[in-house]
Amino acid sequence: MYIEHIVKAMTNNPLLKSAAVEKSSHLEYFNIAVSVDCVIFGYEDKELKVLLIQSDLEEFSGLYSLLGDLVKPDEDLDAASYRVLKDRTGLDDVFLQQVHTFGSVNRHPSGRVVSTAYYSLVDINSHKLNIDSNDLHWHAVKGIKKLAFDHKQIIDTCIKMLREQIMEHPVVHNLLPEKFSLRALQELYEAILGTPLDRRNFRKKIALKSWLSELDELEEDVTHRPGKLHKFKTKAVKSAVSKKG
Amino acid sequence: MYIEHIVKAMTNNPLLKSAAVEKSSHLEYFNIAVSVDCVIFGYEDKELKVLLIQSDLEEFSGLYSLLGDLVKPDEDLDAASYRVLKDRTGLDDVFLQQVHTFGSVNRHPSGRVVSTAYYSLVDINSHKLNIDSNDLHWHAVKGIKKLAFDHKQIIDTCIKMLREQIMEHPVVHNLLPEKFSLRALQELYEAILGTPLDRRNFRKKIALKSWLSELDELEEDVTHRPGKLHKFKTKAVKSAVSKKG
DNA sequence: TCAAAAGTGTTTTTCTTACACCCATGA
DNA sequence: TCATGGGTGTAAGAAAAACACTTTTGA
Repeated sequence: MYIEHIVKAMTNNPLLKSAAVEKSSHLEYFNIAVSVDCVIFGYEDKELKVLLIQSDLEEFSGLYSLLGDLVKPDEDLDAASYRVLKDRTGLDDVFLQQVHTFGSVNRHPSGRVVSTAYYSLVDINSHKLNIDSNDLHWHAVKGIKKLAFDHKQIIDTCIKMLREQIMEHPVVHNLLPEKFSLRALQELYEAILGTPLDRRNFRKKIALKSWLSELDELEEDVTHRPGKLHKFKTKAVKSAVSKKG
Repeated sequence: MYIEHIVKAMTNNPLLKSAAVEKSSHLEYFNIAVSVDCVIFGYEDKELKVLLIQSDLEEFSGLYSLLGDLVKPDEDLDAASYRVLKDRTGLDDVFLQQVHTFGSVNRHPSGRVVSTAYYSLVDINSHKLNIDSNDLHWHAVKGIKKLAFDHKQIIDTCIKMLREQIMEHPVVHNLLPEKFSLRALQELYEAILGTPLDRRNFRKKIALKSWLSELDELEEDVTHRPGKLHKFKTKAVKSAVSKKG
């Protein structure tokens, strides 16, 4: 169920309208809906992408929006973001990072919705990935200009936080296959940061983090000298998921 | 009006109860209240302090809590935090930083409340400061052990963010009188960071920021060699307030 | 003249950046 | 043998940390 549907239904609901007219001083405090929006990043063709859905609000016809939903009364805020991710992608072993809460009165045309933004990083080519709708598409972040609601601003805020976090914590581990070359990792970092990196300095910096273990395997199907494959240490990844340690 | 009062009133409201029992699938999404909690920091006696209020919820009798309130339906989230600050302290020229949104189902004993935490820094000795209630008191952060709700965790989260921000932006300007010595500034930083700093390195670092202008005045009423007084440049402070630039 | 803090520079270490050559592989 | 990226080390510069002595003031 899309957030737009629900909110539209709510604001069209005569029961609710009359309650609003009543302006019961207690009830009116419940006239704010709480939602989560998930900025689900992926990585493909050396580009950072984000999973968007065609908006079905009239006001935003032709525009895309983030994946979100209203938070259920008996559901933790964080749990709501996991649910959205799970329902939309089938993935459930992914970390979500709360970024910011957007609460302007007029950010949603159909009613008052305060929304907490989370970002997540998933493997576009994971066999577990199971996108639930034809309306869902991966969009290159660089090409995104206008989105429904304030979702462009939400993405920008999330990218900013993502950029701050990738050098501190191995959060990107889901964006690559299990085994990858250092070049692939560097290209990923360059895509996220939007800037080229020096190869030797990058390798030094990554080596210092001790996030990776080097395998006794080489790249295959490359037309040049194959690089050694690496993988993220389970330990490093677990601490990234739980507390970015 | 305290948030506790409102929520208590709401959960005791028979109108609301029946609505909840009805479980109208639309209405139930409004059963989440949205609030803000303000972590208002001050500085006195070389200690970082925070403004707390005695909780009047039975469940938390004897405990203190943060200043917060429900967000009004026609009020921006940020505006709600400014309103709480203004109503409680009389101050309105202060910057507030959103930190995190806390949304566990059971964080509030009387009902579902999702709360966005903000921190702010105010001058305890400002003549504008006008604390509106005898239940409000400044508490040394170091001595705080247990608070109502999850407010201890909220404070800890805000302190962490504050510590990250003070070296990047001149956010602390409200914690000192207009004119102050570099020693006073350093003691403030030490109180916030909880660690001693090297005097020469601290001065070098602050000088590089170009936040301060040196005045042709000296400290008075000190029993030792008086230091030069400084003040924050209006420019630096304004950019800190608006976008921490 | 003493106590207390002001004021000030240099050295060391650490981190960051810039930079170039030979190597292994497949086409 | 060529094109492509793999793999590696060092020197210079910038930032951070450690560290001590002289000066000014009031008591």
